[in-house]
Amino acid sequence: MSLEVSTRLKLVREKHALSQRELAKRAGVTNSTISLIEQNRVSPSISSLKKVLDGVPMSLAEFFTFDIEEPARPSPFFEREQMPDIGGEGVQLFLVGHGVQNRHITMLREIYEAGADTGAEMLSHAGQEVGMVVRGEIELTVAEQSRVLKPGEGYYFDSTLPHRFRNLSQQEAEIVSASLVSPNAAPSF
Amino acid sequence: MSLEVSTRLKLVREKHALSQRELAKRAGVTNSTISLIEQNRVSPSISSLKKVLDGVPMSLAEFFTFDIEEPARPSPFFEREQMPDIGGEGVQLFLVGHGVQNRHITMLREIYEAGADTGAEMLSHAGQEVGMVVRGEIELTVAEQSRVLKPGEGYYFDSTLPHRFRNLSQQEAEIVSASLVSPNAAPSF
DNA sequence: CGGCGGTGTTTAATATATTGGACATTGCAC
DNA sequence: GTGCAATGTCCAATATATTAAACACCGCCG
Repeated sequence: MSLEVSTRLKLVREKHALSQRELAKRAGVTNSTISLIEQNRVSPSISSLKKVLDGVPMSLAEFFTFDIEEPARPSPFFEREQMPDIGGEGVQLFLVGHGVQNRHITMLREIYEAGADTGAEMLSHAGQEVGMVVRGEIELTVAEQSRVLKPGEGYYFDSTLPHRFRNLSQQEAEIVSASLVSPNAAPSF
Repeated sequence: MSLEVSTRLKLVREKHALSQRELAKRAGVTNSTISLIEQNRVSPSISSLKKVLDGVPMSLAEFFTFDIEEPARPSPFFEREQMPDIGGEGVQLFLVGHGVQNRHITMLREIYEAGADTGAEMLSHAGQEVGMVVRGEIELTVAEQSRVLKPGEGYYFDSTLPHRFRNLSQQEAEIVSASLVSPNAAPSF
């Protein structure tokens, strides 16, 4: 074990932007438990550690296996000029995330009212997520990275990373986005 | 987790041919602890599970990661005709384990008196092990597989599997064998 | 047959993890 | 500033894991 359980848990929890109490609630344990574990003052039982990780969610195998140093995750942001136009018929489309490894996602379209967002809670689900701002401005937060995207700018990230969209402006904002329903499906191109 | 902690521990322990008490002694815990864990009547603490696995030895990551069904481990035994003669100068050598994946070991020579063996305890160490019987007969046990090898027959297995050599006959036996000092070294051929 | 050394299991006592609730601190709204 | 809702920490009570020692069983040898 190259890393303490305490350190690992804290890393996992913080990467998913959860407080001790929040994670505790999801996991069905008390915040004390998580606090003590992260201070390395107890050695949790497998059952309770499993409960905690279920709240993330993450398997025990992942927990003990995951690498300490994040592999310098490539920026999820793409500049305008990086987006080749592959437009379709009725709707104009852009291929975003050009060059991303193992990509197999295509886009949809969304419109945000002024001030709207995807909820206080960070989203996190299977698959990958891609998109681009068409009109207005959208603040996108992915894990610890955050940026206000203007028209023509886009994003590409793994949907399991906690993320949130917020329209902080006074104007309506429009983005094209997509998440893959079956992450295991073969790329269609 | 595709498998219970209890089941995994029992599999690991039995694969290494250890009794509950034997493993307990190596791990510095009591046999009761291991018994209760294997009956799934307790959920061990990380610390104690780690202690137990240190007695194998095996890391927590391995423990939670290792695959349930053994991948039909190829037979460690090789018939005489499978051994091409690549003889050297003073000593005659044979290349054993021809066709084994990721092999990078060469041989040494050993002689066993009548009734001699490598000790009551099963051996287990890093690297790979290869050999062939030159004269006499040698009983080789590798994990749960056991066979008496006669002159011209050989073996090839991972040294981390528990193993033992025994000369059950009344005659001296001679084998050529080798274990790799640095398992990570590049193959020299 | 009886005894010996091995196996895995069980139980009461002890050590440890976990809880429930309090605490101190911080940041934000009013 | 006060109030409020977060945050992480700490502590006594409780639940659970771990121990130490016994138990029953088995195969073997005298």
